[in-house]
Amino acid sequence: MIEYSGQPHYLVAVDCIVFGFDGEHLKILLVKRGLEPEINKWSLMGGFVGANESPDDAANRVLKKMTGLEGVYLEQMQIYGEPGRDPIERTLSVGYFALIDIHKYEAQLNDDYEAEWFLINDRPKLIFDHDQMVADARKKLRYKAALHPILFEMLPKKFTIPQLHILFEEVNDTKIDTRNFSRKITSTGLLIKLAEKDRTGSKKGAFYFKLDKKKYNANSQAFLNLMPNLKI
Amino acid sequence: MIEYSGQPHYLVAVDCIVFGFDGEHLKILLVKRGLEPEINKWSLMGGFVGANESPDDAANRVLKKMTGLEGVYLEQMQIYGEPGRDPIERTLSVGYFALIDIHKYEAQLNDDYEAEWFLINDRPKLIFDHDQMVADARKKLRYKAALHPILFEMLPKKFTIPQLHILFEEVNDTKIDTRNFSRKITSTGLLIKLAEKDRTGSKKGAFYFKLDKKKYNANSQAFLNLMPNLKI
DNA sequence: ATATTAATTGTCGTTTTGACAATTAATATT
DNA sequence: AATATTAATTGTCAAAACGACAATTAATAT
Repeated sequence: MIEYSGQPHYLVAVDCIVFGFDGEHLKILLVKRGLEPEINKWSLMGGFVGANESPDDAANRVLKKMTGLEGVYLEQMQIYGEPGRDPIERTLSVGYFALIDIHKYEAQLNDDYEAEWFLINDRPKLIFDHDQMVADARKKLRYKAALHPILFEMLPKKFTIPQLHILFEEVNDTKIDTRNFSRKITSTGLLIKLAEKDRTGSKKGAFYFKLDKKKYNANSQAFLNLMPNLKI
Repeated sequence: MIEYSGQPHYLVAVDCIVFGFDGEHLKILLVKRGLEPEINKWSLMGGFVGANESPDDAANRVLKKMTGLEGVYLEQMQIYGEPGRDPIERTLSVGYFALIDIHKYEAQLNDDYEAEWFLINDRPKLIFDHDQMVADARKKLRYKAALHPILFEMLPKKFTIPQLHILFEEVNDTKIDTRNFSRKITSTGLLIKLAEKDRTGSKKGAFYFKLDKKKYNANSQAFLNLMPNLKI
């Protein structure tokens, strides 16, 4: 029997930075850790990669288990593998970021876990290197969202341009001219205007739009320029 | 003693897709595998992640060991972790792509390993999922090179615009108008024109340029638009 | 009826893009 | 020595994209 004798073996985990948007602010979903060490401290949603699953499978499983949601937007970020990052035992973790519609989450919430949404800018200190992961995820979200239409993933099926506008401002932590934004986002050809209006936010009301799934899937690779005066 | 009892442990490896440019074509550096299984088959440069190193450390170590080169451009791509990808034992591999100056390599070559450059489009079949890794690396190289000035990493310190032009065409597998390319690349402000000319390629000769390291490092995050009519 | 407010559409000069032409600096040929 | 040749470089220009800012519109509140 051939084997890679003498090579060390490690635990492999996944950790998910789950982003959501409540209409005003960017938030992340954290959980109270259920095992030692650092039990009851806040951490990212994570778990070990099982024997018969890939890291991607594991991330989806963890998300399903802890939020009840399936088929969420999930993107591999990078691996975190410094030898001492977990004090108990060498563990490498694959970082993912997820974008979910916060309202879907409320509906599907799995109460077995103590999970809570925090404002991205007002969150508790996290265990291990999870704060670094969050920082990296934010950066990558910004980068990706400037080029690809992924922020829709955090909005409900029907959404308005002003909602999208606030979300873009939150993610990029900057002001964007509403007039130019509106034109730019519609000129992508990815939005379908609905007859209905959202009247909760203003007197005039804002038209609802939905995503043109066909074009969205076809163009998910294309480069757009969604951020004005972009300097990252 | 706390421990994560009962969780499976795996081998963790790194694999590097090493890109080079010979002045005409994009190439990758492959090695004859030195251990079973699939011994003597062509594969990517790789190795297991040691007990006291991070995956990034391991990738740098492997590159140093097999090419003699240090400080090469190295970028983490993604993790490959399908349960059955290594037939002997569950092994997860972190894929990296590296950009090196092929001439530096010739000078520093480590002859202990059977390594050989292959045309990217005319290479032997590789072991395991390494062909998939190469395909992914190519895609990511294209993506990144369209937005960031990284292809310089494959050229010598002094290079000409025509050299760079051919390299861009190779990477993107397309024709680019020389006139527009020349202006676009110089307008980035990243190049410093030297007095010397390269006379080997033409009668008129082409001016050598070098990278403005200061601006290069400062702008490595900025978005450029280096590819015309970009549809990825 | 009128004021108010946010959403939406307009305007316009500037910059970027990319298709294509002309010029230039060398060597090779007559 | 004049001329042809070739690849590098600079020029031209119309179309598109960008972004600063103004005006209009569709509703509700007074």
